[in-house]
Amino acid sequence: MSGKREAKKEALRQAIINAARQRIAESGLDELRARDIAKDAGCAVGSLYTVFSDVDDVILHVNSSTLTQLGSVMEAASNSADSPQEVLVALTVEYLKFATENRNIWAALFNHRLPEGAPAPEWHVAEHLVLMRWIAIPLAKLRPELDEKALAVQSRILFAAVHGIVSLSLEGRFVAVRRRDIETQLVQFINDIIRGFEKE
Amino acid sequence: MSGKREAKKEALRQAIINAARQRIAESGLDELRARDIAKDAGCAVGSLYTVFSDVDDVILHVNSSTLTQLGSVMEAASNSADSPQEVLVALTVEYLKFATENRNIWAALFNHRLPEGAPAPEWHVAEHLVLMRWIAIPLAKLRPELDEKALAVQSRILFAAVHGIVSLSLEGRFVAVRRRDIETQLVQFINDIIRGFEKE
DNA sequence: GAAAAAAATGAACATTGTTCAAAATTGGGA
DNA sequence: TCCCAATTTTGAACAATGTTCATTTTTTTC
Repeated sequence: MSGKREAKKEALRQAIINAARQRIAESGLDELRARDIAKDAGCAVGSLYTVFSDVDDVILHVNSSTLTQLGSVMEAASNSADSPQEVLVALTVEYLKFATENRNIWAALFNHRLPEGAPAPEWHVAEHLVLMRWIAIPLAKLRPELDEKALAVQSRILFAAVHGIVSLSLEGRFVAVRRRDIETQLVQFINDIIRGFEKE
Repeated sequence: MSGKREAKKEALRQAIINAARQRIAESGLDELRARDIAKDAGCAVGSLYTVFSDVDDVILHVNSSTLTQLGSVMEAASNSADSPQEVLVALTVEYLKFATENRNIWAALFNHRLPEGAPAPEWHVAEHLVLMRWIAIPLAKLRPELDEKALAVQSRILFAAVHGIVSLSLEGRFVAVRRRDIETQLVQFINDIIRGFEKE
């Protein structure tokens, strides 16, 4: 029977992903070490390389699970209101909340860079695009004149703007705005945008 | 005479900063190596550590010079139009242009992270804040009701939003929008925001 | 021009990702 | 149950890289 072997291999994969996620959550991507992951997962360093091609590959899988989580959050936000305006506000607020409450895990999504010349695998890019759909749905109601293509572009632009605010705020680089002010500002910002749409 | 020593030390500092900037411009922050910088600057690796505390310190100084460049660009944009609306659009367009034409150097500004628990030195944070002033000036005309504090916050939020769009677009992560569409989208976006303001 | 001070050097060290020969484990046939 | 071949796991060894520091070279001063 060889299904047992497969199962064990899969268990190791999960143990490694979980160990890596735990480490990232506690100390951030920069402090992640192959040896630490292996120790936490209860295996030798070398074993990591029998189930993943390298540490980047592990991180990719951690990010994949984060995107799944984030997808659930966005789905819930989408169902929390009826009007497209309210949905967009809810999506924004929940995105900020997720980023705040899962800072390191969320940051890993954007701070992780593959080595020069290695594009992200297609399956991972696709996971990103799924998220954009949650924005496109309410946006389509607000701007019925947009075709599929334009809608996709607008969704990305809107996400990028909100993400920029959340990102620079939480990382406290350029932008230092008090945490409790960010939500207020974001909501005001989204409403400004929506009103901008309506006036067109 | 010891001014000669100082001058030589200063020359080495500049040679190292220039070498690092060159390397970053060509291959990005991730490919930067202490040994390469030293070779390009015509000194031994060890010499680098006689004028900078570590490679992070060198990067900080490269970023500092980038901020100066960017400051000039923003000043020019500010003088290119009279109405605050037009100035904000010009600032946005020039920011996109700078990021596009100096991709790696610009990315280093945001991708560089100091090691855990080492806050950016105060002088460097201050350099960032100067840039926000260029946004605050036209914004003050558009929204005269805002006090100094609120104006500073709004400037940061506006910058963060524009930066988010430029950033995710150029880095081609989440957001894949064709390059030549980004400018159009950004201008439309800024105009939406401004109209949002006016409607308040 | 010589001694002292300063600066520059690059070999050596520590840390880390990754590999691979050897050891341990497993599966299945007798 | 026991054995052997196949598989898996292991961790020492390797390579790359940031950083240090004893030694060498250069500069300053008298």
